[in-house]
Amino acid sequence: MAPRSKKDNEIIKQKRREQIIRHALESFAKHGYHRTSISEIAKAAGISKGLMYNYFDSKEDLLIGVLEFVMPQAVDTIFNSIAKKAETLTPRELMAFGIERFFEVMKDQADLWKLSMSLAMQVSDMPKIHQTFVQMFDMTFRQIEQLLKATGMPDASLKARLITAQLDGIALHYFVMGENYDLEAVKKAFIQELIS
Amino acid sequence: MAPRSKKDNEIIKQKRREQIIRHALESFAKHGYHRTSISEIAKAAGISKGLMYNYFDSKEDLLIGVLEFVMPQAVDTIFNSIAKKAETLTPRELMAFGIERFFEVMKDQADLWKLSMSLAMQVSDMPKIHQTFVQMFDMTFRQIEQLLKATGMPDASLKARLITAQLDGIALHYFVMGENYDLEAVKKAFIQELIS
Amino acid sequence: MAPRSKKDNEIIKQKRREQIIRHALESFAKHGYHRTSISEIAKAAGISKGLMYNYFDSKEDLLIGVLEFVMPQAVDTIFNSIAKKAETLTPRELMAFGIERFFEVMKDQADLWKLSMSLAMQVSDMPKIHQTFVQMFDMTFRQIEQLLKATGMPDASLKARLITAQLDGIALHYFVMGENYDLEAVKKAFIQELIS
Amino acid sequence: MAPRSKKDNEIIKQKRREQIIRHALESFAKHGYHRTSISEIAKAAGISKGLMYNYFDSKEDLLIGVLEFVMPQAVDTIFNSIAKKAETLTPRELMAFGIERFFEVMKDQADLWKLSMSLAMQVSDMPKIHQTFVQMFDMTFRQIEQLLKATGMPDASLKARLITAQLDGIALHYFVMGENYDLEAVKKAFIQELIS
DNA sequence: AATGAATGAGGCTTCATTCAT
DNA sequence: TATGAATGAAGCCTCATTCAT
Repeated sequence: MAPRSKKDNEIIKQKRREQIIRHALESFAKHGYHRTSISEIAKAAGISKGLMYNYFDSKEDLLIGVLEFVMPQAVDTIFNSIAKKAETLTPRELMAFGIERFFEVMKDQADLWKLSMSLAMQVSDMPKIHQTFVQMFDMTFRQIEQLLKATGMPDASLKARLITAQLDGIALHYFVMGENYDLEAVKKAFIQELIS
Repeated sequence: MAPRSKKDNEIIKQKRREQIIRHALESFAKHGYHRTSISEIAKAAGISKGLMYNYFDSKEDLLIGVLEFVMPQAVDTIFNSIAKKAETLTPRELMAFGIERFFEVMKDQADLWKLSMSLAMQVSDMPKIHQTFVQMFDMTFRQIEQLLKATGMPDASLKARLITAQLDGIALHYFVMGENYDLEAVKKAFIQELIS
Repeated sequence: MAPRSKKDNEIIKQKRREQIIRHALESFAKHGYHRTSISEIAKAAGISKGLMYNYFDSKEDLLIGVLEFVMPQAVDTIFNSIAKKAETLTPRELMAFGIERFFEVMKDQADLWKLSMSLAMQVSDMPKIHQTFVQMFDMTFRQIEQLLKATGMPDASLKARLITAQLDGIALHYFVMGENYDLEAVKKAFIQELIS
Repeated sequence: MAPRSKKDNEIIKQKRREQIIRHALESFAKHGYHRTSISEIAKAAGISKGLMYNYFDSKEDLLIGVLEFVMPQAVDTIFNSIAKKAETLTPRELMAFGIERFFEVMKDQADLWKLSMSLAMQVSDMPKIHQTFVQMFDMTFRQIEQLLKATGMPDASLKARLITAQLDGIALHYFVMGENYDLEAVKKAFIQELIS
């Protein structure tokens, strides 16, 4: 019998990759990169340890795979939904909407976000991952900058950095303090300050 | 030779603890908690591995010790220097001074700061460490709040959270992006916005 | 389309075997038996890993295949070229010519030769391979013996062993010492001693 | 209680090292370097796997340790016994005696010798081990050269290489062919040729 | 005949922790 | 109090081999 067609194999491989990535993300996010073993991920994904290495060269490579798969998604989730509303809302309304989305995503994907922040602080010996982060931050800055420019704000570039910093800082505090942090009040204050 | 009194022993023990903590901090900060081995720290501290366990029950316990020792210090470094100037400067000048200090410390102690942020994001299985962080953030909020109140700012509590978030966010971005981040420009913009 | 006849298939199979063997030899010789993986060989030979197992039962079986294929060839390379000259040269000239050939082949096929020697020293758990080596050495002894007899040398059998040992020993030293070994000088001395 | 004195520890360490080396040598010699696992050696030596790494940085480092420990011994075994007789025997008698010793050692330490030869042929990616071999061969050449010079032989340097090659070649053949090789006859012929 | 995804055993190595001294 | 030899579990990774397709 003929072997599986190449196309079939491609599909299988792609699916497996995603399957592995999804479980890896879950474990990494829940317990941290270092505390998670390849074994765990393999078991969670229902495959053998060895097979992992058909898809990723090393644990670090897997981490890169996870980040590259998931981070653009997270960023896009916010900015796509903004883009969709772009024509029906004024720039100011768009900002407000975007911020709401930010807080939603932050809560929904807290684990991923925490993992990212944690990693971002310890990538000095993982250059490839470092690059991934730099790019992602840069992208975010630029997206926010665009939004601000549309509202006619001067110094949009710097302002974008300040705002992004504030948002990330709020996320940071929220992740650490959890219930002790009155996220709603902060959010409200943030929006008011921004719009006024 | 007379045996050392119990009190002497206590003092010696305390000193040794600090000595270990200092070296542990250095290694943790430089290479990360997981990448640092007990052996390394013991060697750096000039004692044997075995002796470590007279002072700390486990590696994690050592980490707690480090954080409890070092984090209040780091916060104090900033607020003490503010306190010293409290009488000679106006509240606004004090704010400006405090911010300058913040940025200095951030750069000087980048490694410690990164370590803290990184840990703060993955403490879910380490309740004691978690508590340490919550307290430290809380303390910071309150200190900033005091400063703001002195300038007559309304809503000082919320405002303190926003400002702290912004500062921490800037630190986060700076740590990730390094040379690609124009810290000076951001700092300037931050101060201007705050004071205007 | 008519199905390929059984004979055709045999031929194809034989060719493929050789193709695999050739690539296996190259890899084994270059990196050593243990450092070479089946994957590598399969890729080099342009076939799938699975297909390898239609031709060889195991990696060790492949090694046997390689040696059985290649060692008689290596020996023949020398003695055939001697045989061709047999009628035009005196026995002494023939010896000299053979020795030149030996050194040429030794340099050209250093990797194969090293592999063989290395394996020859650790075949105790591989009886089939061991046999292959014994036969090959034996054949070599006899060939040299013939050459010597033709020159009228007494005790040709023992003398053949001594000369072969010397040649193999020189090869051994040359392989180990590389640039630090003055092969040309040794060769010259060897020839002179032999002829004088 | 006081810890073991430093001297005690040194002694313990030295003993363990030798203990490990001895068992490693045995396993390496019997099954070859690659076929021998650290586990095996540890078990044979009656210690835990982990402890191996207190004494050797890696498997390769262990191999180096083995070779450096054992090879000078093997060489010395021959040349020391020669040195002892140096004053009571004529140079020629000394040569003959040395050759006898060589053949004895070759038979007694066949496994070590085989291991060495096998490794010597595949050290291209182990530079440190390669160096060890180069040095050892060099040393042997020079020792033989001295012996020859004492007999007034001209061209002692080249002659030493030829003789060593012959001896090593004989060893090679003997190791491969075993019972099929008439070592005694070859030895006799070798000596006769040398002395005549 | 042919593929390569999948397995699983085993290899090397690290390291927190213990314990005899 | 102090040492560091020793342990053992666990981690990452490789690879010969099998098997569904």
